Amino acid sequence: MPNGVQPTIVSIAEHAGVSIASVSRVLNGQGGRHDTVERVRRAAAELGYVPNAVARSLKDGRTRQLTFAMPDIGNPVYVSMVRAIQSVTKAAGYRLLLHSTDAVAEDELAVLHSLGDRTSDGLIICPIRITDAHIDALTTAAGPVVVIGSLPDDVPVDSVRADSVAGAAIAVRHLTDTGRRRIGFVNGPSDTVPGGNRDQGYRAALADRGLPYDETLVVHTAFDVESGAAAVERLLPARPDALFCANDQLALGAAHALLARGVRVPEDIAVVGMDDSALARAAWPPLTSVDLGSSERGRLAAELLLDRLRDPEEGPHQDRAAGPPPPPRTTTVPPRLVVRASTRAVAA
Amino acid sequence: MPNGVQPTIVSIAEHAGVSIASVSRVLNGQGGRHDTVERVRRAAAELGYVPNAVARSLKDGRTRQLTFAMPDIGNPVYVSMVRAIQSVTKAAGYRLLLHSTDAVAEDELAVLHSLGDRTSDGLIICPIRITDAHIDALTTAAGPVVVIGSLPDDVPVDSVRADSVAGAAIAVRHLTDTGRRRIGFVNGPSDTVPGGNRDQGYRAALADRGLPYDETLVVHTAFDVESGAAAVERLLPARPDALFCANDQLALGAAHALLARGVRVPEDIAVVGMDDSALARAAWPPLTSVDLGSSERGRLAAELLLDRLRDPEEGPHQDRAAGPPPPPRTTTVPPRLVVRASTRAVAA
DNA sequence: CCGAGCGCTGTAAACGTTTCCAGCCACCGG
DNA sequence: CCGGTGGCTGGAAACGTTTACAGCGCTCGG
Repeated sequence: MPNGVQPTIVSIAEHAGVSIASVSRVLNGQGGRHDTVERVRRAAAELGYVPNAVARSLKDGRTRQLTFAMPDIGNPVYVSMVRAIQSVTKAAGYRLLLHSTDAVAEDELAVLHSLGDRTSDGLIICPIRITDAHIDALTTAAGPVVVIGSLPDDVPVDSVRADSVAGAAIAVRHLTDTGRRRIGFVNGPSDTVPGGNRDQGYRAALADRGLPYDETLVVHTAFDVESGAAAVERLLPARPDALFCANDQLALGAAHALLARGVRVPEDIAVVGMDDSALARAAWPPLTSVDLGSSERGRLAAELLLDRLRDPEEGPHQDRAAGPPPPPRTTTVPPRLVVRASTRAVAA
Repeated sequence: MPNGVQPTIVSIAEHAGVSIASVSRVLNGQGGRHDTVERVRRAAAELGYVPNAVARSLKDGRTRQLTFAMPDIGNPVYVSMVRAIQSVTKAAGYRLLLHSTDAVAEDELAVLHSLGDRTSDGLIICPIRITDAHIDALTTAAGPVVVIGSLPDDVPVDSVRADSVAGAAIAVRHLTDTGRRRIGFVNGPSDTVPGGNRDQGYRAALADRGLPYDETLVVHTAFDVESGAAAVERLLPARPDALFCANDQLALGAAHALLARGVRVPEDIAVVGMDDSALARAAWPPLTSVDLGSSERGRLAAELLLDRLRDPEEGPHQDRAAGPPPPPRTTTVPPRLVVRASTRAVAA
C-alpha cells in the first residue's frame, strides 16, 4: 500500500533498480531481459502503480476521450443517442464526456471552440438550430466533429440526419390507409427545423392522398405533454378522426386528454406520435409512432467519428500534412413506422 | 487562421516577442506592463490560441473532470441522477464523464481502480451490489468517491442513500388507508438490495396495519415492464384488490395487463409503483408512485464530492499531509408519495 | 582470438503548461 | 550621484510519460 502518494514510473524505477525507460518499456510490453521484466512487474504490483493518463495524453496528443453535446439529457431521444454512442465508444476504448447545452446556442458554440483545449479527441454535437456562427465554428473546428442534424451541403463536416419529412408523411399515409379522412395535426413551433419538416411531410402526404389542407385541423404549440392535452381542446370542434402528433410527448398528452373526456382511442380518434420513445409503449393504448432512429443515429455518428480518428494512422506512409482529408460523409437514417393499438383501423 | 497546427504558448511568445513566462502570466491575469499585456492578448487572438487543458492538468494535478458510473443509462432513475449531477458539476466548472457499467461488478471495480489514472478528480458511483471487493476498492481508492447506495457503516466513504424500506411502507400504508385489504406485491429479484428492502417495507407495513403476510400475493421477478404484465397472471387467482410494484416499469406492465383483461384500475384493483419516473405520469391511468429522490440523490452526491475537492484548499495553512481527512458523511433522502389516479379510494 | 553485430539498457529530450528565482531597469530618497 | 526598492521580465525546472539515440556487453563467425 503506497503511503499516501501515487507511485510514478520513477518510484518503480528506483524500487526495481532500473531506469525509467526500462520501466516504460516493460509496462508497454516491449520486452527486455527476463529478470528486468520480472523485477519491474513486481515493483509495479507492490506499489500499486497506475499509469497517469494525463501525462500519457500530453505525450502522444490524444486523450482517448470523446465528447457528446446535446440539448437536454432529460429527453428520451437524446438518452437513446447517449446510450448508443456510449456503447460504441466504450468498445473502442474511449471514455465519453457528456455535455448538456440546455439548448443554448452560445453553449453549443463554446463546446465547439473548446475542442481546441484538447480535452477530447473528437466531438458529436446535436445542435438545436444551425446559425451562421455554428457553420463558422464547425468549419474552423480544431478537431473532428460529427453533427447529428441537418446541415447545409457546403459545410465540410460529417453528419447524420433523420428524415423527418418522410417520417411525417409515412405517419399520415398510414392514417389514410386505415380509413381516416380528417387528420388533425399537433405540431411543435413552426420556426424550428423539426417543426418545419413535419409540416412539410404532413402537407405532402395529404396532397398525395388527395386530401385538402385544412387550417382548422392544425395546431402549433410546444413539444411537451401538457401542450398535447391542450391542443385537443382546440382541435375537437373541427371533428378530426385522427391526430398526427409531432412527437410522443404531444401524442401522449393528446391521447390521455381524449380518454379523459370519453373519446375512444382508436375507435373514435386514432393517434400517432413520433420518436418511438419509451413513452409510446407506456401510453394506453400503446401508441403507434414513427421511429426516427435516434439510437441508430447515435451509433452511426460514433462510428463516423471513430473513423476520422483512425484515419491518420492507416495507409502506407502517406504524407500526412499534405494529404487532403477524406471528404465529409452524410448519412440519412430512414424512418420506420411502428404500429400499435392507437391506430387500429375503423371497422367501417 | 492557424496553418493547420495548434498554436501553443511558445508560438504566442515568438509572435509577441516575449517569453513564455510572460505569456502565461498575462493569460492568467497576473498583470504585467501595459504594452506587454496588449501584445500578448493580440497575438493570442490572432493565432486563435486555446490553452491545452491536458498540459495544464499535468502541471497542477487536477483535470476538472468528474466521473459518474452507473449501471444503465437507459433507466430513467439514472437519467435523473445524471441530469442533476450534470447541472451541479457544470455550475462548478467541472466536466462530466459518463461510465455505463452495464451492471457488471468487475466493471465497477475497474472504474474504482481507474481513479488512479488521474483521468478525473473524483467519482460518483452507483454500484449494483456491494461485495467485499467493492469495499476493499472503496477504502483504498486513489481519489474522492461518493457512493449512491447503501454501504456498511465502517467504510470510510461519503454516501447518499434512498430509504426504500420506508418508501415501500408508505406505499402499502397508503393502500390500506384507501380501503384496500388484499395487497399484492410484485417485487424484483429477492437477492438484490432493492428487492430486499422493498420486501422488508412491505412486511413492516402489513404488520403495522394488522394484515397477514400471504405468500400467494407475492411474486418475485425481473425489474421490467414485461415482467410486470406476466406477474398479473400469477397474482389474479389470489384476488388482490391492490398491487404494490417494486418500480414503475413493473407497475406500468401490471396496470396495462389489468386493463387489457378488462379489470378496472383503480376501481377493481389499485396500482402503486416506485421511482416516480416519467413512466408513472405517462401511464393510463396515471400511476401513484413513491419518489425515492433520484434527482435529489444525484444532486447531493455531486455536492458531497465537490466539497471533498474544495477541502484541501481551505483553512488557514494547515499541514495538509498530517491533517486527518474530514469524516465520511452519509445522507439519507426520504421517500415521498405522489398520489395519482391509479389509487383512488374505493367508494365502499 | 578478434571484430562485427545484436540485444538490452540508460540518458536525455520532448509534449505544453505554471511557477520559482534571479536579473534588469527605472525610480526615488538620502 | 549612488544605493535601495519594487515592478517586470526571462530562464529554467517541474509535472509523468514515451522514445530516439548511444553505449555496453555478449555471442558468434571467421
